[in-house]
Amino acid sequence: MLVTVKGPPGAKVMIVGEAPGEHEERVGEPFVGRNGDLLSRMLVQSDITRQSCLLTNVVRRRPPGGNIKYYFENAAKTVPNELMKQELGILASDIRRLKPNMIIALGRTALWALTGQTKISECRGYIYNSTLVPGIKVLPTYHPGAINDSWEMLFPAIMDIRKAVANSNTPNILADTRCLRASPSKREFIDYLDYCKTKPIVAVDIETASPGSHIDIFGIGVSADDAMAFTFLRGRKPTQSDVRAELDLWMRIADVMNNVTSVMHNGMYDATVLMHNNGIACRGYTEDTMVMTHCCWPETPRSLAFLSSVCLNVPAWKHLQMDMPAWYNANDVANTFGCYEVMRDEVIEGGHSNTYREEMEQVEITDYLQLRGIKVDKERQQLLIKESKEKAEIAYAELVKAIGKPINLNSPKQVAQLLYGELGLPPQYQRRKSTKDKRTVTTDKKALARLLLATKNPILQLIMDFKKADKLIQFVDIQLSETGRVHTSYNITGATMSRQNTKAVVVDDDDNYQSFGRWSSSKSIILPYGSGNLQNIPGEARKMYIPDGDNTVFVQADYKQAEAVAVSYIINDNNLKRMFQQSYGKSNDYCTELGLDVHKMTACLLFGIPVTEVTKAQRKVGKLVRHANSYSAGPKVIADQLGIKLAEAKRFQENYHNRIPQLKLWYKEVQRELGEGRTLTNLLGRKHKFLKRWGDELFRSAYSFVPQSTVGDMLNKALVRYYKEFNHIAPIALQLHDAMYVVCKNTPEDIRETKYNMYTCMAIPITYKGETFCIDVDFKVGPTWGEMEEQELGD
DNA sequence: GATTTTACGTA
DNA sequence: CGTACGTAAAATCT
Repeated sequence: MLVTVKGPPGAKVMIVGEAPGEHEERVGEPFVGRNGDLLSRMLVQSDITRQSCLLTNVVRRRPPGGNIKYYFENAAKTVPNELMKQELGILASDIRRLKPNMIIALGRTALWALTGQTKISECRGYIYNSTLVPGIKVLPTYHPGAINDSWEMLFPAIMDIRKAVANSNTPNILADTRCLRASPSKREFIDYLDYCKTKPIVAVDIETASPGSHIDIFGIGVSADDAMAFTFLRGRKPTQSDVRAELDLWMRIADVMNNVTSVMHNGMYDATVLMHNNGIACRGYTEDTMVMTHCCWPETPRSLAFLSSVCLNVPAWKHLQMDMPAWYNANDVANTFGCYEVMRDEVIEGGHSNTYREEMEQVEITDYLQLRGIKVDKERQQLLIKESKEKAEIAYAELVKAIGKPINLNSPKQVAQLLYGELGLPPQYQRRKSTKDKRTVTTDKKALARLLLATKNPILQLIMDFKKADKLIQFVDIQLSETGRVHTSYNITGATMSRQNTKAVVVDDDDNYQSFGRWSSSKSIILPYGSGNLQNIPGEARKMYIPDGDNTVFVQADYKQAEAVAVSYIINDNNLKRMFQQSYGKSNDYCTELGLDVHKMTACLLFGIPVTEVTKAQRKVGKLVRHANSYSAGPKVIADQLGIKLAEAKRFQENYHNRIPQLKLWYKEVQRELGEGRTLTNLLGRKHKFLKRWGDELFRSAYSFVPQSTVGDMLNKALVRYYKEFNHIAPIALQLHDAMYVVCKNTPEDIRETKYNMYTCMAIPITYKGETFCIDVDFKVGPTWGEMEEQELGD
């Protein structure tokens, strides 16, 4: 059955999907069924009713199997076949006849049909002139079908529909009346910099060329529609032939960056480059639109293109990056300013001011840590490389001897063929999201361990040995800087480059990221030495990292049982609270003697015995059950890890909940809070709006949010305090989520003083429901990062 | 050549 | 139904 356009003639908004589904075809109406229901809900949230819109699809008939490829000549779906051409003609005549003011294109096919564009994630949220019927506005967004699969697309899609509705009242495609200058003369640029000095705040953005992160374009603007981009390098060639003239420009830029408040989008990168390459300190840089977005909407993408699509009504510009870089940069600047004006209010109204200020205070530390880097002991490095290569080679040689042929053990395909094909071992499968998904085999570590346990086949041990050594090589066989250091970029908001093959990476241009409120660590673009992420170095590889300077040591301070303490107060577990109070500030020996240990306490509850009688094995059970529970893992995890029956694991878990009924009450409370505004607040006032689909996955991440982010925020707060007060005495070297490392002179006096300084900064009292508590701090000291020993505060 | 999948290290 | 992150190599798609 043909499904044709439906809706009132004279409607301002037309909504175009891809093709009718099974249900639509049966009923003969577009957008009925699951996707139609979602569309209706989205429209309601955008203050427009479904009845007031024209609804249709690009094609009127459902393709076989629902696969739109049927209508195309090529797999890339860019060349239409005769059938599609016919359908496009009918769609065009429908549009001309009904004259909608605005077309919402849902999904890739509608986008392509109406504008010729193909990348929905890049085009969505921006208004295009239709190529199918020129003069008609098109605003693309995600198809409800895609949103039903990937729920994170819902928020932008609703924002897009709102924008489309708002723009359906304007007569034509709006002219761009902004004043953006991409090729000013030197004189004009100098005048503009002077003009900037009279303004309370300016927006700034730089473009850089890799390698070396040399600044080729500097852009600055005074409002959302007034910006200028000055080109310093065209390709590799300087635009200023006179070196002194160029230096004069940089001095003037430095003057502005020092004395005028500035806003940037991910200025952590820009500020670090300006400091590293040009010696310019950005003292005025106190506002950042990416940090604002992180505080307000921690689960949305944070690229400027996304933010602008949601906050502003400007034309798309990201596609101009290659061909018109200066024009692109001027747009970046103006749109950063525009987003700043919107987000400034959003920060205040959403109650994020405090969180935002605290995150901005961390900016200077991340700049500092990136440029400082960590020293590597080259001899130790060579030794580790040699050892791990030998281990890998030995394991590989024995394996080849055993199976009689070479194999690439890094190829999951070849390993699977070996294990499940030639050796005929029982296939191990990946866990599926739903039982409807197809089963795929896996050869990962867990699978190998399970197979080894079951079959005792020595080949499995060899594969595991090889993989372990081979993985370690990745961490130790790394390139060092000329001064023998590695560098990392700490990301407060978690901005990162996720595309490994992209050469010219733009660091503030990444989507697809969800932040959990902790810093992340990734490869520094400015100083690309080391394995990149410094937060996942294995213990063995840590042995080559050393403190710089003669006769120095690392001092580590980390929060002790931090999340367990937080949870005990949140759920009001009096037993545990009392235990933490008794052990606070006491030595580890003292705590062990009196059984002041959270896992022993858990074992007490599970086995119903006094704390002094808990055996090591029982403590292990206690630890695991608590652990599994705090991450809402199931009994299967416990059963697997302890090697016990599923029923027994279930009993443990039930027992646990019976003994601590507060936990389930708290779960209920969390769910209630989520239901009210989808927002939770941690113990330091950070709010997190959860956008996931309603269900267990959402609940699980919500349960862990409060304790996890509280501890992360505390550590970062302590880091800021320490940096301000004590960094000149013993400088910070590393941040590891709930631990900080500093470099200290190796004398008992210096170490003791440093420990006290760290403790002073980390002892942050938390008040929750009228009770105040602190989280205790543990210390370790050592000559390398991998060889550190526990010390007491007073030692 | 670009994108997706698989695997694995830390907290 | 453990989760969060970043990186590398292989597999797959165009």
